[in-house]
Amino acid sequence: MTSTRSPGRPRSEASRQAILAAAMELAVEVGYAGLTIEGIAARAGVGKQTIYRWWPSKADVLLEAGAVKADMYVPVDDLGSYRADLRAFLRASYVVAGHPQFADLLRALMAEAQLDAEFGERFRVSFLERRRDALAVITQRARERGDLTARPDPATVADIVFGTIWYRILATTRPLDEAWADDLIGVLAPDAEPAGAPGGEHGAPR
Amino acid sequence: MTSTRSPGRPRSEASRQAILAAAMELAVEVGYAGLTIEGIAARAGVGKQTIYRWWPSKADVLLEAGAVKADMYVPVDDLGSYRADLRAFLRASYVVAGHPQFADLLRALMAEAQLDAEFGERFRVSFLERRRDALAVITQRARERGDLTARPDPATVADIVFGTIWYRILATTRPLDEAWADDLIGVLAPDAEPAGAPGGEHGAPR
Amino acid sequence: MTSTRSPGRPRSEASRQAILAAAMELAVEVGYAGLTIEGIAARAGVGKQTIYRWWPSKADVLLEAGAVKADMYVPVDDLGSYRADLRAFLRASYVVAGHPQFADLLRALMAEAQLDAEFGERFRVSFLERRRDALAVITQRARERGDLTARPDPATVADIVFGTIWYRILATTRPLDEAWADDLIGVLAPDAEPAGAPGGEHGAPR
Amino acid sequence: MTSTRSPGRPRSEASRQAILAAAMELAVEVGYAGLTIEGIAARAGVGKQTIYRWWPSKADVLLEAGAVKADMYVPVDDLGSYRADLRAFLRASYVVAGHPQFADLLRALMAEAQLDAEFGERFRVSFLERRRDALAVITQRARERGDLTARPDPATVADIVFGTIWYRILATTRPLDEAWADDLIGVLAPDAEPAGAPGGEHGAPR
DNA sequence: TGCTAAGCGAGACGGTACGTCTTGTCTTCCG
DNA sequence: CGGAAGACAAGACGTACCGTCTCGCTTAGCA
Repeated sequence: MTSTRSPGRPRSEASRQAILAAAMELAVEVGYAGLTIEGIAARAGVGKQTIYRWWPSKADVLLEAGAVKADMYVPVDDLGSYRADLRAFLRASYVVAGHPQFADLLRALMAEAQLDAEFGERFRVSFLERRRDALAVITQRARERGDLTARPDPATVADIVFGTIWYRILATTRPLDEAWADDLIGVLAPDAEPAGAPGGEHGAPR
Repeated sequence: MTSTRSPGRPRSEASRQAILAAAMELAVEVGYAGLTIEGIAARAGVGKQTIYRWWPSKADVLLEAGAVKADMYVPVDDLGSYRADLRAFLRASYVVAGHPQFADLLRALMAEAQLDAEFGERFRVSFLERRRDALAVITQRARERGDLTARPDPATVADIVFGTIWYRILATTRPLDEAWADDLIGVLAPDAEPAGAPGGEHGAPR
Repeated sequence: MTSTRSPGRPRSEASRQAILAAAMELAVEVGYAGLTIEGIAARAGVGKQTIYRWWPSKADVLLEAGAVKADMYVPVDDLGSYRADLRAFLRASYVVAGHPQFADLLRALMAEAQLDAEFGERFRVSFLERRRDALAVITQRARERGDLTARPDPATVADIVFGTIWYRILATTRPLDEAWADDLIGVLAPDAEPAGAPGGEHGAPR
Repeated sequence: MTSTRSPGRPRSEASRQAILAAAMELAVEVGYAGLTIEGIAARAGVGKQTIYRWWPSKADVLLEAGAVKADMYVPVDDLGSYRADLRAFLRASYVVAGHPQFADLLRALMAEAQLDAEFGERFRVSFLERRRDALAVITQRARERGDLTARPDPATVADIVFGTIWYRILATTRPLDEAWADDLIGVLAPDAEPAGAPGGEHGAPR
């Protein structure tokens, strides 16, 4: 059987890499607002048409450029308890969001998602929902384990977790840190001790 | 006593109103991304310079145009309990956010705040932090009343409340509704009764 | 031998022609002062940048648009005598300057040359000095033939000829005509004969 | 007899002077093209309306500002011969035109006269024709004295004299000087003596 | 002394055009 | 055919001035 390759000159992997790299570099150097397709093409040593041929917008270029990293930081290993799993997830999240360059990229993509509905849909499907799926593994496991009761439902947990993360990134300048994770865990997975001692357990070993 | 008016022709209130109205109309008609200063000026029957003279960007025009409404929906009346106050606050929030036009405006302003750092600062100070202040009235009252213990601290409560609201607006298409408010209240102000009765006092289990 | 063409899309001759034609039309319709780059672009069905890419100013567009004609009317054929050559040259000049549209173009270009020094230099080199060169052919021939003596020197003759032409165009509304040419020839090349040759008699042939 | 003063506050002479002075200063500093009514008003510490109330254009302001000097340099004293009178007139002209600031002013006004027909008319009447009148005194005297014959007629003489002066100012960078005056006198008032004595009476061969 | 009138500095107004920038398409040649 | 180059039409950007207007304030002559 012969090759199934389509006819014509194949897509240049070198150009693709050059475009993604140039986009990331320029995003850091001039910011998302200052990023232009022409600038990326010039930096990558590539014709503008080569970018337009393969990506619908500069946001999609960045989405692809940053995607590898996004997938890296989603730990869903079973650490034995809902609290432990959640802590690991939150810690991973704030480590990632702690890199200013990555946080800026996320802010720009979320912004673009508001302004360009079609990109918004792609961003949702290829990034936001993947993150929710990862958290769902943890909440599902907790549910099966009995650590998590019917209310709040897992979707609400996800809204709270991701909502809080995104809000800190988009609306404040306060970093995400350990204390924040403790507080959130206290709210989402209060420990069994009597009411009146909330927040207490975070001194406990984990 | 002599007049303290500054010399020169006074600012035209009619032009100001026409600009704000035109901006809101066009934002609805063509969307924030399609909104231009030129378009606003044309619709308002006003010179471009009259807009540039008073507002730094189209986002600032919309921020001022929408500001009246933003201040309207911040109920902080004392309803007797933290849960009741919080419920009123959340309900007011989702009623406001339930107007698609207003939600779209918020999405656009938050997006612009990411892309234009200077506008971001103005948006934070004149909108986001005012909203936090309103909630702080409630949490402070609850703290004094004893309804709210040390953890989570009020700032975390605000992060969770506003984070969840904004996340639903920015990242999902699910509406904010009563059920969402119940869930959030269950998490932030769990009632003393045994688990299994979340959503508590208004007695409308779903 | 390989092509020396530069890469990329070649300049559009159609756009160039459309721009030159639109510029001339509009110059006639609205006058030079009312001529704008935006107007030319709109009339030519062309982007503004296409004009800015190739011409430094609207005056340069007109200079190029009118250049063909400028070169046409420079007769330097040898008619046998200085007087005859000069008469032919002056007649050609006043025929050209007699077209109001062309005279208006010259007035505008000379005006612009005063206001924009860089254009002034281009105008001098590409128009004014070419005209002087044409007259120099005639004076040089007269000098060799012995019709023209040392004084006035050819540069002064040129100053007088062109000065008078330009002054009539710029500073008066009186047309250039045959009588004017006669007078000027009488001054520059007084003939030796008496009768109706005022200024002539005292001029011993030189 | 009653006063003929009109009612209301009289025109401020101080403002008038400040405007004329500011216009001249700025014309020198930024050039005619860079001169604006707003700039003049700001420099003079005057409202824009005060300028628009009294002058139709910035060119008219400059015309008035420079007018005093223009009238100064028109010598028409009788020096005994056409040649002597003419030489004095030409010398006065090139002395004036030799001041770069004044020459630049003339260039700008002549340019503006081409672009703005109404100013052109005012410039002609209040400046150009006054100069012609001054020369006419000299040619008329020469005619009466018998120094000047029927041809060329005085109007042609004026065209040649002023044409040459303006052409040197507008179209060349060569200064007007003694040699130029000699040449022009040689052409307009050739002396009776044999060739070899060009430039005549002042006996300064070069 | 108060009234009427016009000029004053100031500066906002509705506009026009500027020259630049970016977009997304197109047209060429090369590999 | 894909890619690099770069010209193209379109049109928004923010700026600079235009010439007009609207203020409150002089500064006069007239009543």
